[in-house]
Amino acid sequence: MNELILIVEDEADLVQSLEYNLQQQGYDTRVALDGQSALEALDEKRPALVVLDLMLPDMSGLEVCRWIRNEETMRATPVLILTARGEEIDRITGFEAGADDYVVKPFCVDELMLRVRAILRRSQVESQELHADKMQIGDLFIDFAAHRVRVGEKEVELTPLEYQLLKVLVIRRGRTQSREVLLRDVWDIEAEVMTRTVDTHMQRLRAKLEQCGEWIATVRGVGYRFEAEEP
Amino acid sequence: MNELILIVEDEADLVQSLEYNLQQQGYDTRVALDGQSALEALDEKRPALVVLDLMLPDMSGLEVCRWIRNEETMRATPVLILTARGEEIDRITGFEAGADDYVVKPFCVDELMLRVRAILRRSQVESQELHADKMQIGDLFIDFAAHRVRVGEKEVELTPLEYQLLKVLVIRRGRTQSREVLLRDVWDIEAEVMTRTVDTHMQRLRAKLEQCGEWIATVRGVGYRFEAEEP
DNA sequence: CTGTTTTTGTCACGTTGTTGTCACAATCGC
DNA sequence: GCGATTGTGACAACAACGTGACAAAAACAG
Repeated sequence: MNELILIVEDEADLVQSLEYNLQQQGYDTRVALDGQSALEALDEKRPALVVLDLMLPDMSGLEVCRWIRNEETMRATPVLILTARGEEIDRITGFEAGADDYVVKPFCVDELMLRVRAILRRSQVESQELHADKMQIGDLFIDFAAHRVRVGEKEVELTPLEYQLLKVLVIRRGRTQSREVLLRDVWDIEAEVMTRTVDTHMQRLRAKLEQCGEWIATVRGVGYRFEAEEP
Repeated sequence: MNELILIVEDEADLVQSLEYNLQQQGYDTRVALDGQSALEALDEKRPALVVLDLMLPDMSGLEVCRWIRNEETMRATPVLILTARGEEIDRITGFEAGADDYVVKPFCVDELMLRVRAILRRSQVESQELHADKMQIGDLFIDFAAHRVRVGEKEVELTPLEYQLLKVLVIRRGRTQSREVLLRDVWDIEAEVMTRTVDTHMQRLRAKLEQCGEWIATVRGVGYRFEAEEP
């Protein structure tokens, strides 16, 4: 009952090498040679991670990635993209696909293994914190189970959106979240449009959190970050 | 599923020798006898490295090199130039062509093999560091995930541009970056114009990095370099 | 079903931070 | 020393962000 990794790749040699190494590391593997069978495999059993080649015989890996991101039950499944170098990295990790990481081909297998482990560790931490029913950061208390937030002794009334925004920031604290990522994961829209929506809500959230608002740092030109340590 | 190397060269003997040795080293090879077929080969499959003779029957190797550098998807592909002696080394490694390295003909094949390996290793290290979420060089700490920079215990506030500039320099540390390259990769402008922009921002970056500013070396007449070892 | 309240997206404006350019000083290589 | 190149500080144009206001949309209550 190990973690299952779905490999979507059509080069037989590479598939073999990946399967061998991943199984060596104690993961279960499943292979799909094209986009269509990838979707079928995903429908069948939800993997802990998808390793996805962008170049597939029948459809673009980007489409597969988008499909995963649009499927409610798959949304949280991390995706590691294999790509030839130069293939517009921004679009891969940014709004367009929403991959969690990528490796440039040709790559050494050890590097990929490191990346796989890093992603799974991260996603485990995130899902763990999601399932934790309580959390404290400084004066900020979040009760996920009860859907309640407290600053010091004072209960804070957050709107659903504000709560969601705080949750994403807090669970990923210490890592800067771009506006694109926030729009995707909180608002559920794929937009490159320049909108002040994120900023406005960030401002409201900051105001409601009072002294804890200072934990939210602005990263100019990029987005926002919930500090990992006392500001 | 080895790394593919494209050889662009018209001398049959040399081609044969190169192919043999490169395959011996475990690389896949593909040959183009002139510039036109080189471009076609590039369009077809992106190689991990291009070995390019400057003297071609139909067009100059420099043109091929420039084409690669102008193509969005090829930009990062390293190019190793073969040249008869004296052929304006500056223009080859400098802005005009943007080659990564060059070998003067006649050369010993072993040396070329060394260069090839060195270039490929470098480009792999680069792509690896591109995703690292943290990095330390002397007193300089860069947290890519958090988008933060620290010198010693002190947090340094960098503007988006300064951050980008530092990132490019650090990831390519040990190698001089010409102003043209920096303008292209940081500013995203193709300019042969003489501007003091790079210098000014380099100065600001140096000032903000305090003692770590000394890691940034000026290369007169060319550009700047982030030292690979303690200055 | 209707009126009320809450939530949310958008806008405009002011403020602050950022960046390109320039003039001039300092420095380097010869 | 001389010319070319780079460092440095000042500054104005510009872009990004914070903030408050407002109206549309959604949720809610009666």
